[in-house]
Amino acid sequence: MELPKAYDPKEAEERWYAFWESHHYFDGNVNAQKKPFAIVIPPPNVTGELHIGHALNNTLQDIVTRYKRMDGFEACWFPGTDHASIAVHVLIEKGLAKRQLDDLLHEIGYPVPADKRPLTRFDLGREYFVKLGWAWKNRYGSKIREQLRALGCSCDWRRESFTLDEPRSRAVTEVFVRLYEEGFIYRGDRLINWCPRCQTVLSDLEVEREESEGQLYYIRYPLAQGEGFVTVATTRPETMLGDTGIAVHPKDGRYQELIGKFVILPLLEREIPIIADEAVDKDFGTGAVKVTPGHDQTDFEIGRRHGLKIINIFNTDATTNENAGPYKNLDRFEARRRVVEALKAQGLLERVEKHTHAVGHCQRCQTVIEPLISTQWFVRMKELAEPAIKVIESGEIQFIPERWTKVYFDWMRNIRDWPISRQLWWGHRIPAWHCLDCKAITVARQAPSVCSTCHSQNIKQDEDVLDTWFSSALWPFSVMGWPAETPELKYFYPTQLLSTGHDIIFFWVARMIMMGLHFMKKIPFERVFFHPIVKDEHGQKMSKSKGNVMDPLQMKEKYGMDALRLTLAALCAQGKEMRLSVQDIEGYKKFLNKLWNAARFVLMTSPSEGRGGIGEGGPLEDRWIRSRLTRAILQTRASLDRYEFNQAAKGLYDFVWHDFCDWYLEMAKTRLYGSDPAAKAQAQSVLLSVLADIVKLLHPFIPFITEEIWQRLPHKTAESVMIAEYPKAHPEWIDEQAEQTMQKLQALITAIRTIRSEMNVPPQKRAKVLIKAEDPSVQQVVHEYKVFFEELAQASEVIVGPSVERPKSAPRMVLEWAEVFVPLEGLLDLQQEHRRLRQELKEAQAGLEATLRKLDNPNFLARAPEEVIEKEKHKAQEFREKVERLEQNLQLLQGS
RNA sequence: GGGCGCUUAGCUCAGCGGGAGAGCGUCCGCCUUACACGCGGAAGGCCAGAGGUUCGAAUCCUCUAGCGCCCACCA
Repeated sequence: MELPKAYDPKEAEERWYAFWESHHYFDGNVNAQKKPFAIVIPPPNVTGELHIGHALNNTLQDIVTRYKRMDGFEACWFPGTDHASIAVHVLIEKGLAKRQLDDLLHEIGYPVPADKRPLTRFDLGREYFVKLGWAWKNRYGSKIREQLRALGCSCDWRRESFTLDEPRSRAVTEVFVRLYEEGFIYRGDRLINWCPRCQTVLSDLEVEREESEGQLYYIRYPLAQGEGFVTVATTRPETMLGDTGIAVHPKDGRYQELIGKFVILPLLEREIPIIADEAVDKDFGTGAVKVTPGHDQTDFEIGRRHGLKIINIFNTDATTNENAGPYKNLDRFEARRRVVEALKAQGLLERVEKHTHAVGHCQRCQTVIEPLISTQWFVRMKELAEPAIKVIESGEIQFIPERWTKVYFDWMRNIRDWPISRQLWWGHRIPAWHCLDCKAITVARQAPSVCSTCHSQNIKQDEDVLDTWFSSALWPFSVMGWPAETPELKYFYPTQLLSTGHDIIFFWVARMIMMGLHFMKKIPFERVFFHPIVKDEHGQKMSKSKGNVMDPLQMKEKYGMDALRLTLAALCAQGKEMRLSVQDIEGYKKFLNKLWNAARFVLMTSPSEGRGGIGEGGPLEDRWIRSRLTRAILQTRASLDRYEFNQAAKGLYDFVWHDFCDWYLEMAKTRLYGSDPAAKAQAQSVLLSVLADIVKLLHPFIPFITEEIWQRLPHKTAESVMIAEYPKAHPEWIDEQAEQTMQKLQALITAIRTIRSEMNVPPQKRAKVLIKAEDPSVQQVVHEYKVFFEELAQASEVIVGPSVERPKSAPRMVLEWAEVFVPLEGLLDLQQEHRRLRQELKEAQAGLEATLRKLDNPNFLARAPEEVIEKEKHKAQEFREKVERLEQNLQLLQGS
């Protein structure tokens, strides 16, 4: 059977994916006969499009899944998507504002206004807004699924989940109710991060701090009694309107007498106390700080310690409220200007300094966060975190690379309560009902008809939805049907691997571990692999605004998905980032072409009924390739087991290209084109066998092209390479002797090629070769494999022996154990030859000296392991011989 | 303010206790009947700097410098 001259990825990829799926190869079933291997996908956002980071992470998961499936495990990869509460909510709001969603609005039956004025969610109301969310999801949510399929992901699509679908919502409700009943969930007033644009609370993790240049204002607060004032420094002068105290450090000598006294708050003329608190830094600013418990985390705590009043001066849109007195109804930044102006006018603004500080921004819309007091739902985390810390400490869950455990521990050991309510509409609505009569709260799995406390029917469901990460935290068991006790849960939980980016170690990984341990009483996964972050070739983060994003589907279009997958795997070292450029992909595309052509060659020269069979013994090249193949299998498996994808991919790359193609194929040609039918058959059979193993070894990395080749193999052992057995190493095939002999052969042939190349001998032109070697085994190599000297080095004749006469003026290569001469007609550039030999002599001498220095060192002899000493001795001998040979050759050259 | 990571050939990076590696790029030859997405050959490096541990360090430890990331309630 022959292969077409070129491989066409576009056509083949689609065809084989459909083939696999229709044959149910992706399905993972409860199967007591096999060990399970499960991966739960980090669910991409429905809003999203597959970016290069997805391509990387899902390629890695697919590689592992395919490897394990071929290796005899019942592999199951659970796919799904995330409803991405706030992200989608914000996107829809923006779409409404820009009136880009009119067609969806029509679709859901919303009376779309004829004019083009911006719409808000309040125009729609909650019901239409949620409908719109689903319409959006139905239109765009399938896109990412199609993209994962284009990647080649072997997910069990029957098991696809969505974090907001009915079964997952049931899990969310169940968890909420249980945590509430167990006392982990509570409702309370806290100072929280408020996004004035999104109009919702955010967790600390959703606030991104950005260094920016601001100003530090020094403001004078006159003393209530007597002369003078206290000067405080602040970056937010407008919040003074909410000040209820001034704080100094208890040990600050400058302010001792003022502690317990009062100042007059400028502008509002309120009398507020001076208190002492450890939280104050004596060395910052003036050492005195204004205290605004309503709008600053530190101040909130200081205020609580000292019983200070809390005054909230902002509305939820960050405009000032009536507490701001004459400054009410102003945007916070406008309020700042006015306050500063007024202070200046009253001579209370001492000075203004430049000051860089970190300002919190909303992760989704970049708006500056406003700390506000608000009533929210929280999860008490400390107790949940403790067991989750233990399972990492004990190694029950392993992080790879291990260093991420430190990051995890630091966060977990200082964990704070998790605000889980969000004032949004797209998400899981909190299963709590407020009684409008008695104010009691009923938390229940289903909507109650009456208040559980006073039995009033006047109840209303809580307006808030849950943080999107709440449902993600349950993902490893919710995708398996929890809270029902399904066979899948029993069989596939805990999963074996979680592959993700380190950027969501707190958001997601930590919370899954806590929830898994709490509700399943078992870890959710055995290992977590943190893949590197993909950057562009300059180390810049890929982002749309920078215009340096790489679209995986565009790469597929251009190079084929296998090329992208192989590139991602080959570059995936266990560092923090990976730099990727199209040149890399082009390079690995070439490897695919190489593989294709090697397969084409093998199939072209094999009979269509070829059986394969790697056999035993046989000529050197057969024993050698078997040995090399064995090493490749061992290395690939070991690397994959350690998630060293780069090592696995590069090992195979080298084996295929440099062992199989460069040497074995070339050497096999002698037999393939020769006249001995038995030898020919033997070569064909080994070629087919090695090719089959190569295809299997590579399949997890490059599934499409390997299937395309597999299907043409006359001796394929399975109807798809996907379900063929992953090659197992036969350690007895390691043949040190064959490898050593081969190394000598390669060195001699390379030496001849080097001479010929440097002398500009035309490739077709055959030339005589002289080899001087005393070692009988070297002589034997030359005698026995003369044919390869002819075929691979264009030798017309090879003469070898201990007393081969050195030609006076022939170009030469000096090896440790042989000298190679190619006598040529015409003139040899003696000076150049001289220079080259001198250079080599210098290097050999340096090597010899370094080795002897070790061997002369009694400490070395006393302490180094036996084998190392042996090796050094051997090295010394080789260097010595080489030096000797070089010296002789130089002498001869001088004489001529 | 804490913590983490990186610094190896022109570029991008592997290697992480025993003779400096790859890909790309560069240079020189070749359309040799699998492949010019190719074949053969070559040049190119005090492995950031300084100490230390060791018989032996690019590799382990300490410090320094530069770059990058993460966390944190100095207003």
